[in-house]
Amino acid sequence: MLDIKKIRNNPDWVKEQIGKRSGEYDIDKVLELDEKRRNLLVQVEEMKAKQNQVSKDIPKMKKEGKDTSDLVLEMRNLSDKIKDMDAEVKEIDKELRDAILRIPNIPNEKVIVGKSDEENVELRKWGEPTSFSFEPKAHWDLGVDLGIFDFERAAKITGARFSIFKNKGALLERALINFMLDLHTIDQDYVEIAPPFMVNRDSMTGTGQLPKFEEDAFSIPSKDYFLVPTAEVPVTNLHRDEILEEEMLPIFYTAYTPCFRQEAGSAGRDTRGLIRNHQFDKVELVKFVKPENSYDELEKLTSDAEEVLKRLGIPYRVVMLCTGDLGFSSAMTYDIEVWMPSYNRYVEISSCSNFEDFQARRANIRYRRKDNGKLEYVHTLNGSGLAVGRTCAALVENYQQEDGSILIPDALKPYMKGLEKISK
RNA sequence: GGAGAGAUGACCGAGAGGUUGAAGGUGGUGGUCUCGAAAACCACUGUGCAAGAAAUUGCACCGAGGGUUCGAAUCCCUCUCUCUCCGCCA
Repeated sequence: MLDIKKIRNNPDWVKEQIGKRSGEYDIDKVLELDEKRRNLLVQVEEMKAKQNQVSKDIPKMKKEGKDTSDLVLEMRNLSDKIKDMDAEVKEIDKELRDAILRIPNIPNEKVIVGKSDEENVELRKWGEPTSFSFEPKAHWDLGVDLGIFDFERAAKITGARFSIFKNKGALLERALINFMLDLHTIDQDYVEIAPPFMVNRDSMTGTGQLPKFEEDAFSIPSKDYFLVPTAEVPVTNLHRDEILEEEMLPIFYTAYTPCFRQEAGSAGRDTRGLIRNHQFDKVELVKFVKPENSYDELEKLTSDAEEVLKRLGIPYRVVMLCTGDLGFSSAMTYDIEVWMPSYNRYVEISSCSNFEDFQARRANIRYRRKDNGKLEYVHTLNGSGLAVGRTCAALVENYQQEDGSILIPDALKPYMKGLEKISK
C-alpha cells in the first residue's frame, strides 16, 4: 500500500512511476475519494467536538440545578446527524482503502524501464547450458519411465496440473526440501518456520494477494480461509500488527510449505510435468529489515538462493525484472532462472524481491528506532529458496544419462541415503 | 460439539455510565547522586487521522462489528480469539 500522503502531495510523480508498470491503475479515483473524505471529516469532527463539549457541560448544569431538557433534545438531533455522517465517512473510507489497495508498489528508480519480460536484463550467469551427447528427454517422460512421477493418476484422483511423486521420486522431493532447509538454517542465518498452510483474509491482504488477485487463490469458503499460494504469506504475516524493537532486526526466516495456485490465465501454458501445477512445494526465504539496509539484503537474499543451485551444480542465470514485468507488491525483483533442457531455455525457479514498506504498510509491521524513539515501517523481502518442483524437474533433466537414469549430485547424496543414481 | 471465564497502552494490571487517553507497576529516555557502575530518587514517555507555515488544536482508538444513551472502556446483541472442564478425535 502506498502512503496516501505521498499520493496526495505528488500525484503526478506517483502516476509517472506507476505508469512504468504494465496495466492501468486509477490513481485519480484515490485522489477524489481522499478529497471527499477529508471534507466530510472536517464537518463531522466539528459536530463531534460540540457533542463532547455539551456532554461535559450537562453533568455540571445538573449539579447547579439547571434544566437540561432542551439541550438534551438538541443533542439528540445532533447525535442523529453525526450518526448519518459517520456512516457516510465509513463508506468512503472503505472505498478509499479498497482503491489504494489496488494500486501497485512504485518501482525502485534503479529498475530498468520496460514493457514485458522480453526487456528483462540478464545480470549474471553461472555454468553453461548442459550439453548432451544424445537427445535429452523432458522430465515428464524420464520421470514416468523411471516410475518416479505419475501425472495420469494425479489427474484421476484430483485433476489436471497435479503431480504424484513415487518411490525414489518422493525421496528426491523430500531430500531437496531438507537439503534446502539445512542450507538456509545451518550454513546461512535463517530461522526455520513451519507455518499453517491456510491463512485468513487479513493475511492475504497484508502481503498483497488480495483484494486484486482473489481469483488466483484457492479458498475455503466455509471459513473464509485461503490455501497459501506461497509461504511468503504466513511468514510475512507472522509480524502483522506488531511493533518490533530495533535490536530484533534484521529477522531472517525460511519455511517449507506446499503452495496452491489457481494458475488463472495460464490455460494451455506449461501443461506438462512439474513446471506449472496447482500444488507445488517451495522453500521460501523472508526478511524483515531496516529501510536503509533493504537493498543490500536483497543482494544477499538472492545469492543465498543461488547457493542452492551452485551446490546442486545446475546451471542458472539471474535477471532483473523490468518495470513491465514486476510483481504487484515489489519495488525490485531478481529472478533466478534455471536451465531447463526440455524448454531449451532458462526457466524461473526463484523470484527475489524487495517490497520496501509496501507490505509493511498493508500489514502494519513497524519498529521503534532507538535514536529518536519513532515508529517506522520495516522493509520486507522474500525469495524462493527454491521452488522444489521445478528444482526437481531441472535436476532430473540436467542429470539425465543416455540410459534414462538420473545421477544424484554429491550435495544431495546424504539426503538420499547415499544413492548414486536413480534408475529402473 | 456442550458448560463456564476472560480479552485494557511496548509489557503487566486497575477501572463497573459523565473532566478517564485511561490509576499503579514494568520497560524505555533524560536528570540528581558516583571516579565509574548498580541501587535510590526526580521528570518525561501511546497510536492513527484531520486542520495549520508552525506552536498547537480537534477527532478516533480499552479484541472486532452493531445497538442503547445527551454522554460508553464501563450497559445490551453478534462475531473472533485465549483459558478451564466435559465429549469426540489424528
